[in-house]
Amino acid sequence: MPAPSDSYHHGALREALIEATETLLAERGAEGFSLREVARRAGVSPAAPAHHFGDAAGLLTAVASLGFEGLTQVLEAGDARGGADPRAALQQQGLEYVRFACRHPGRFRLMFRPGRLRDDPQLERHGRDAFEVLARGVRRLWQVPHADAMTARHGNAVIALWSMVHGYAHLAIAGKFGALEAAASRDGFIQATLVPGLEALLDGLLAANPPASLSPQPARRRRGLPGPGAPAAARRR
Amino acid sequence: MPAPSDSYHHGALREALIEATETLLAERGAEGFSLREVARRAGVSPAAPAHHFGDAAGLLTAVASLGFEGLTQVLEAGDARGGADPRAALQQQGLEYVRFACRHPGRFRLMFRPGRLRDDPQLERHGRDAFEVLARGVRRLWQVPHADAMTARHGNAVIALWSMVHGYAHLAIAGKFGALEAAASRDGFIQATLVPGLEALLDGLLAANPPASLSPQPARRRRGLPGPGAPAAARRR
DNA sequence: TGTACATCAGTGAACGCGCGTTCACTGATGTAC
DNA sequence: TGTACATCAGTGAACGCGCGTTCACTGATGTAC
Repeated sequence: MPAPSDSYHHGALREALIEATETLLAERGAEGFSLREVARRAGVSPAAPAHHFGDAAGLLTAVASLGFEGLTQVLEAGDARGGADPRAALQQQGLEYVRFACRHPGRFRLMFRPGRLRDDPQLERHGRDAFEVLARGVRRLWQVPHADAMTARHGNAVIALWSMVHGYAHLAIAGKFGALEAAASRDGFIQATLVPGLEALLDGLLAANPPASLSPQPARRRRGLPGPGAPAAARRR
Repeated sequence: MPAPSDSYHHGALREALIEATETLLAERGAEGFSLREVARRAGVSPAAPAHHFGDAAGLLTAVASLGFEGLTQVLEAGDARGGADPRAALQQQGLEYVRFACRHPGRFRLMFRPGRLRDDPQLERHGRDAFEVLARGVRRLWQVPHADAMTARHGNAVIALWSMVHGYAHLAIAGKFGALEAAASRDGFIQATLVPGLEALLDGLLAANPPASLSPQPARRRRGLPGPGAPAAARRR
């Protein structure tokens, strides 16, 4: 890789512009983004970005796309950390989702506001990839073999989990959790307030729709009484 | 009230500006808002808004504040529709929250993005008012007499419910639920996909933390077996 | 009922600004022979 | 190894634009007497 020198050619301008955009988004959000400011920060003329990204929407789209790639990575890392337990894996995914948003609020908002983005197949693909990590986690929990075998209930479970972490993330970066800013450990606060909700949601979802292996007494369930293996209490620590 | 005539004085410019802002937000979002465009739409000179709102942030703050008032109203209406059943009341609140966001996406996003808003006591008060409707609903479910008597668990329940509807709302207006746009009845889609999640969450929250009246057998619960009155199954229809 | 006057509400021209994008250009790099 | 040349990457001046805000102003309204 050519060293970014003080020569006429920057050498790694594309990366530098993306990085400058990230910082600018972090500082001022998507509202405060401007192509000229990014060029300024990269120490380059205002016309330079056009060379690599066409226009402002192109640069933002690239950043959003990379954002989804990064999100996919941390979700997968969280999933892996959950190990063999699909519940734990989903919880870790949820935590990572929220941490990602808190670490990169501007980028996170950008990724989910199509206004300033271009229609781009790569962006869509990376968005779907991130979503698929969650969907796979849900499938694992209910032992659904492939995406085609998902029922509306599974779909609703995905929506519910996604909504919860997405909403938590948005509220957190909007400053709606006053105690978050004041907390000694922000990550501690997140865990203490997000995990109980995820636990409860997973409890409820599993109770309403027990996976085959967890419901050896369908007759009792039909009468409305959870069996001894009912997840609500059994899994609570 | 003076009739909005074609005379020199508009008569109801304040209201007209707010209305124009609402439409503009609906059309272009907070990104596309501009004071001049609002003035143009209200058929008034660009300097006129300053007279009523000081500056752009003042106008947006007023709109956001009214937005929270409106949100409070629909939440209360939903709560009332739930009648004596605190679960139903919370569900209806959740539905109203999401409907509000879908009806006024620009306004909704504005309300939760402090970037363009002014620090304003009235805005904060109206925001807290809306939040309090939800908190009251949760207190009713657990029969908590006043706000001071809420435990961390109650607080986490509020966070979980709020996160779920807030996240659902954001994802819906970001176009992330592809099937929403295509649905014959958008409200039908919302109900079919949001309510199961809310049900499951409430089930799980109640199972983890049963209200006094619903848990006559604490001994069994301590062994990890929900009693016959366990909410997860008992309340499912 | 009429008049003087203070107050209010909106005008419209002007300001300076930062923006995205364009354009002809030029300096550096790499490749063919 | 050297030279010619095509290609690439960035320049910097310029464009036109819409913006928020200011200012001295003026038309309408309402109140005191």
